[in-house]
Amino acid sequence: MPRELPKQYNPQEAQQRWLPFWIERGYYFSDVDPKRRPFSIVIPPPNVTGALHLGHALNNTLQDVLIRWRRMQGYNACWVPGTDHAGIATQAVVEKLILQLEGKTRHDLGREELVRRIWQWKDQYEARILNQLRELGCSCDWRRTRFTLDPICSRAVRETFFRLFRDGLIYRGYRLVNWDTTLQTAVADDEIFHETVPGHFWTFKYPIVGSNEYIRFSTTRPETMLGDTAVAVHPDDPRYRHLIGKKAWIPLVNREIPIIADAELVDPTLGTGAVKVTPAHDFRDYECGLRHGLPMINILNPDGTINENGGKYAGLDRYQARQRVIEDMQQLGLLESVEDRQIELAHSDRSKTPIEPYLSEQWFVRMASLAEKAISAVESGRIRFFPERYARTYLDWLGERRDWCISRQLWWGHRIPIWYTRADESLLRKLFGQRQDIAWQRDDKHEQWLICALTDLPELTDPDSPLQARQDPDVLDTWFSSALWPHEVFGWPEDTPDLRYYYPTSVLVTSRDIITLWVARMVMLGLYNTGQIPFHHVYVHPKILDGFGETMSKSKGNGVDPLDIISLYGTDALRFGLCQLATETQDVRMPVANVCPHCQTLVPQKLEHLYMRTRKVICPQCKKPFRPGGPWPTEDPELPTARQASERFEIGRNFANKLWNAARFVLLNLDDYTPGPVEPTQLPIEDRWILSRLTQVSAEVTAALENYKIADVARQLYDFTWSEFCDWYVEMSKARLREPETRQLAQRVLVGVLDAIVRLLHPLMPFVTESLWQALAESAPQRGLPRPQPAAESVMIAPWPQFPSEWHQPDVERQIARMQELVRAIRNLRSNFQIPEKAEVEVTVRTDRETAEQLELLRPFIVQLARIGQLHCGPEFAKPPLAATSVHADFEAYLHLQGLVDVEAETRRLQKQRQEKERQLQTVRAKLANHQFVSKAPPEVVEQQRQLESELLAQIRLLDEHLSSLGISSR
RNA sequence: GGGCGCUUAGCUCAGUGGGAGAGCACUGCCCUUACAAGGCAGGGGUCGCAGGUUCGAACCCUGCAGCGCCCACCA
Repeated sequence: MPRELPKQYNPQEAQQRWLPFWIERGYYFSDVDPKRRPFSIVIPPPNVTGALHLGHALNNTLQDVLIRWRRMQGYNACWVPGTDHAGIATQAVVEKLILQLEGKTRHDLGREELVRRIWQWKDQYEARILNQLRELGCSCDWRRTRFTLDPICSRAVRETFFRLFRDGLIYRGYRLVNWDTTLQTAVADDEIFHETVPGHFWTFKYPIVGSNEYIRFSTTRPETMLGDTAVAVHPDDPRYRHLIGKKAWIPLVNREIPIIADAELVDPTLGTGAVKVTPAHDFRDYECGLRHGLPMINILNPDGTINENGGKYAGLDRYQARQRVIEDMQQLGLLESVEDRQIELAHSDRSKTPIEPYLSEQWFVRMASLAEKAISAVESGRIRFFPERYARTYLDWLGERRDWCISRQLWWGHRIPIWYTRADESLLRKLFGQRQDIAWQRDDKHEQWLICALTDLPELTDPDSPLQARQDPDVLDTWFSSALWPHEVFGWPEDTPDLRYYYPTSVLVTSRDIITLWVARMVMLGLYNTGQIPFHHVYVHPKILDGFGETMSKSKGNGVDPLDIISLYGTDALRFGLCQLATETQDVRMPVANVCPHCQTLVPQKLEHLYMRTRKVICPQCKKPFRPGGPWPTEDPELPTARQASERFEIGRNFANKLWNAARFVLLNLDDYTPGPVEPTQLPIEDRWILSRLTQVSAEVTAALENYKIADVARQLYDFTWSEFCDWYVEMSKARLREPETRQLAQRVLVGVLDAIVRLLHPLMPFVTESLWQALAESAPQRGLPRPQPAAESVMIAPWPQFPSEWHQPDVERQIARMQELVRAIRNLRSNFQIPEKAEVEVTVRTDRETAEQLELLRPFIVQLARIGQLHCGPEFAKPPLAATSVHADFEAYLHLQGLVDVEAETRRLQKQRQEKERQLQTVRAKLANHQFVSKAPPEVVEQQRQLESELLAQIRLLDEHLSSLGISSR
């Protein structure tokens, strides 16, 4: 005896039950199997900086939808999970926490200890992240979990670096970098943001050597005068032309510098028309310095203090030095003016402190040839972007071919495998001979050799080695290792069966902000290392913003923990809600609320709750305090932290419950179910209708998945399940289930359609669908359309639905649509005349013979759905004397009122109908009166309008008749 | 400054050349044995602004305004 389902779907129970079930059965696993086609995805590895937020939940839900769908289609689906060490980000988070809790800096701890502490952090958050993914239902092959600092990844990084070095694609050079003086590291262009801050704009002058003239210039950073090596003017500027080639004198450091002409740097209409040039501390000045061969004087120490090149200012912090420079210039009478000005200042994303352009020695990857190949991979169509427009972002960025600075002055990451030695080359030859795993380059500037080795050879690391080599202290940019992700996780550089089978991967799922940082680099290094593209498709999904339109991030504190949503609404609700958001537009706003931990009231999140500015919120309902939800680094024993909620996920929760109850209804009616074939051509119209719709919806859903239109998938399945299957088909089946002669067929089709819906929804809502699949297995182990089959042991491995296209029957759909129109019309009349739900009414439908015959087939349903006692239908019927009327294109419906006519109400109703028809008629007539329209629009459009016009005219005439008869009878 | 997008009902968003849509919120009636996380019915929008193309524009083009993101950057 099948058990009866509870009235409400309990998501937590389903989650607890099916997660271990799926994992134990090994459904998540994928192994090389040449007989099956692979479908592979590598996860964009989340940073171990903290827990996942809704943005990650979206990204991973979409991947799981694709994986589960393809798995059901019979592909050997493999999803490789993992996490990213996220160099700067993670080190910064941990350093900040240590500073907060212990008051220590990384220098107090030392390299080894800091790295140890970050590993601890990593272990904690990696576990938390992987758990979040598991709870989300992500069907990753957990055996394959990787971390970007794993030995397997380290080896790939090492190999890649070595090959690039050997091929001359890696070089060491002086470059102006964005220097973070707090973290004391170079940060990438992508890791800085600009913020407007109040500042000043000073105008100074330098004396011209051998003349009593001065040259005036302005700056927002006076301390950089210490590093000036020229003053530039525009070549055509008459004010300064005579000074070009002369020298100016910087009194502060007692240096003479040339006055040069540079049309690129100088805009004569701005400021004084003369520009001081500090090549070592300004990006545009640097370019100018290169053009003119100017000396580049670095005046800063790594910590932002002035170095020995700053003369008497050496040792001062740069802001103190600025003050002293201003004072000194003023005393010399060389300060002309100061004005207040808002300044756009570059800040480090990580430390939030101002960036200093800083000349330092860094490692670079030459982009030219790598970029070339990566561009052609997309231009040739070997890699496709969805939506297509994002290919532009990718191509534009690669087109710049800016060399990639890969060294970072950090301790957390892949150490650069370079050793420096001053030994003779003869020694190198003697030690390493013709070895293939070691390469070296001469660095004349520092009179040393740069050695790159595949492994940490004792000749390099041993303190007693004659080489006396010392390893570069820096680590590699995080993106260097993530760029290898799609091939390194499958075992590259070894030629493994996994690599040959799963690589290139099928699709990369990501958001648009890392198309350049990550996607482009994966393509470049994937092609370089393997000769193959890393993925065929790139699916770019939107970003989730908070209720104020800002991107979610840990530092803002506006990220929402998906587990909060899961605990409130269930995983399927979360996943379904996220899928609905995955449209092709860019951003989705997600207003959130804090759930009061005391009384569960939803308190909308306000701006001041972000950035952890507000520690305490008083609940407006119960007046008790709590801490708003967010990524707080530590517990607060005094204030409970609120969980976060968003109404957006109610849809998914309600939908899961609706589906649950539809299944509950079906199961309640299966006690005497027997499986048997269903022959569509011999089915009654209501079955042909639902199968037609099912066929159409299945095909559209599959097409939407193929094109990564996941929101369409969600919408189609929601509408079909709720508005067609539940609202109409299930209702219609009630009468049929009561009659013994129709019951058996009704059961078979009901179960068959439900079975298909459950399968179609499984990729989006894995838990509720598995629950229902298992419940169906008890009552109807054999089911399906058109011929029943033993059901798979889990919906996860059930075949993806597909039905013969002949099942789609537009004519049948039109007939059902007309029935629905009639039922709605009668319900509307009932509602208007406040006829009690249970009261049966008498209805007359006047229509032509053919329509009447078609409606006749549906009589039981019309009667049932509109609660009709007596239904008269045909061309021979006239309007009954006392009736409410509804006029339609194919029929008129009359509701008998038996003396209960509220004349006023009926008049109002009819007038409203007439008004609406009249309005439509006006637009139609306006079109037809325009002979441009009649002559130029396609004939079928014109004909359609003509027909509409005559229909509307007829309807209005009828309404007028009814109105006038009411007028008479009311007297 | 350049690029890519967005602006549609109170809120969050679909639609994308020929009759304005969904969910939530709102109104009325209903605890009708699948479902009150529900059912039935209903109200609500000159589709950011201004031009243009077209027989016809929410949809295509141009400009403007506001917003978001990416890139570059005002010495």
